[in-house]
Amino acid sequence: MECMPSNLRLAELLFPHIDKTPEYYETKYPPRNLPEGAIVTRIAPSPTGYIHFGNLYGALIDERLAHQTGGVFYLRIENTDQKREVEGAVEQILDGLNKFGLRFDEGATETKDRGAYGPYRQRDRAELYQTIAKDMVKRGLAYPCFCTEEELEDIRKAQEKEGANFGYYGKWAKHAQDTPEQIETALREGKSFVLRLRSPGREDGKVRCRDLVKGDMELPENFNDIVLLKSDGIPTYHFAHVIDDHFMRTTHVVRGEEWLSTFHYHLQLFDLLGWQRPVYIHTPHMLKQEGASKRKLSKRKDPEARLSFYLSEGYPAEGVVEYLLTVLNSDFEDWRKKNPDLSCSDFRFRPERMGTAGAVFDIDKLRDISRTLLSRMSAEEVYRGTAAWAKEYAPEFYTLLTRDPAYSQKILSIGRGGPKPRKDLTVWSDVPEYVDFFFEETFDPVYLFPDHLEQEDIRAILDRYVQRYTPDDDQQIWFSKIRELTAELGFAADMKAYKADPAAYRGNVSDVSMVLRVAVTGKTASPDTFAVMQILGKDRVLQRLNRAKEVL
RNA sequence: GGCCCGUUAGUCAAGCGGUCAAGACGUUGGCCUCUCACGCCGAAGACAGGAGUUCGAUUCUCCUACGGGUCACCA
Repeated sequence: MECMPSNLRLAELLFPHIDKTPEYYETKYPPRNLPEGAIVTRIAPSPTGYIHFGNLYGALIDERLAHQTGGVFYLRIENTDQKREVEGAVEQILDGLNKFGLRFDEGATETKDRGAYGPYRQRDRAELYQTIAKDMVKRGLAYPCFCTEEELEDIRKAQEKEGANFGYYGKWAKHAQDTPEQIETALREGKSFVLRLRSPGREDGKVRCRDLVKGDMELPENFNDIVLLKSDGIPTYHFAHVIDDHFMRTTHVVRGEEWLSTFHYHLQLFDLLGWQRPVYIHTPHMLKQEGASKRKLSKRKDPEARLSFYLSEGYPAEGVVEYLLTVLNSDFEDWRKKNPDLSCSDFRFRPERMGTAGAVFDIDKLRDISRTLLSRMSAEEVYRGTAAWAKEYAPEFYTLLTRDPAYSQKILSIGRGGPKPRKDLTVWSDVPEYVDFFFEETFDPVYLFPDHLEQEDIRAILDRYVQRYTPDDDQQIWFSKIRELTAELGFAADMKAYKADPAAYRGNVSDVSMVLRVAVTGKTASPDTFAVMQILGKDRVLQRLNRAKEVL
């Protein structure tokens, strides 16, 4: 059957416009000149809408593998399905991945492609696919199929009735044995066709295959004459994947485990074309807990499946990346504990340590990671991160925050920098509420004084404090004044004494501090009152103390 | 339904024939403390079920159950 004259004729009939050969492309896209062990990976999203959490998950693995081995990480746009293509999706993909710190060495960009193995948009590669297709026809490995949708539906029904495997194969493959004359006639009649693989597989055949994460497995051999080129001459995913990853010289294919069920198509194609199989990594899905059951994180139903969710909620991008890393490699957390100051790009990612089961998305864990990350940042970093978030998602607050950057950074520096930093903030969007009392515009006090205190006592505390307040006290003096005041009022200055016999006192030093805190911040919970007063400055402290007295 | 993948606490997970079955998040008790946020010390909480192999199974094999994925001219 191989290269029989009739096949050659058929190839010309089907692809008269194709004059290149596979060899031409082998030369055009030579093996990459990279150091031993360098890994070439790609992320290959289809431009069907906003970018998905799963894209980032896979992209992170790709990026780490490539960059930690001195390899190449590139972006390929899988736009073979024009019906589903969404305007501006490529820009969104680029923007999204960029925000999460993933940088490409080559591939599609907003404007033109970059790199020697392009074009990187599949629709621009039609000639390449058709060249391979033509060659396969010549070799008797592919044939045109003129079945209509209805005919295929009939086949399926008949198979269902017979209990046969679904698909286009064996006796069901109506057009597999068409003669050149029949084909010529059909073409002349203007019938549209798809190009199908003439699969050499047997229905009871088995094929061994390997996945770097799941290990070795035995899959049924493919016996299906799958569609290679759709009627518009554009390949299906299966055909495009094999051709692109061969000619772009991808060494490792990272993709979701939904591809496991068509894995045997791809292996068969690689073998038939005589090309070396890449290493495969099929990643488990990120799941979502819904009631008692779990399901795949859904783009449609789950807001957290969208990358934009994290950005708008104010999660720092590195936090999301770190969360993903903890899910991907369980030893990441240990590493992070030992190396709190290193960038997570210094972590050596090991695919063999990846879990094989799908993980339920755990927002509490993400929050914890984000909180710790924020607590370790400098005031300036927090300021920058918050400003960047606010600029896009909270413009009013942005104006307030950036009016006096030095002042804002002073606020954000409270309790920061020591060995046990405060952890008040989990996400950037916590900042507005956290700092609101520092700005007159948003200072909205609720005077909830300790309710076991008498009005007169509260008044006395405020009066006496106003008298002795001096803005340049250090923390020691500041607190000793509070103790003095406590004693003067007959309150317990010593908390132990108070706890031993609460009835003996009208209040204690904690109450006095609370009165001042509430007066100054308008809240019952706040960072260190001393630090707050320092930042507010003399005038505003006095003003607030007096204002509090007025409402008594 | 066929085929494939999976199954250790509420969640993420170590474990790779002999462990009192790590650790983290969450929950919770306490300590520290001027509130809060930290931090520290504790607690509760798991090998889906059944056969087999073995002196011994969380670990190996098989079956069952459950969960997930996929059966397109979508990726």
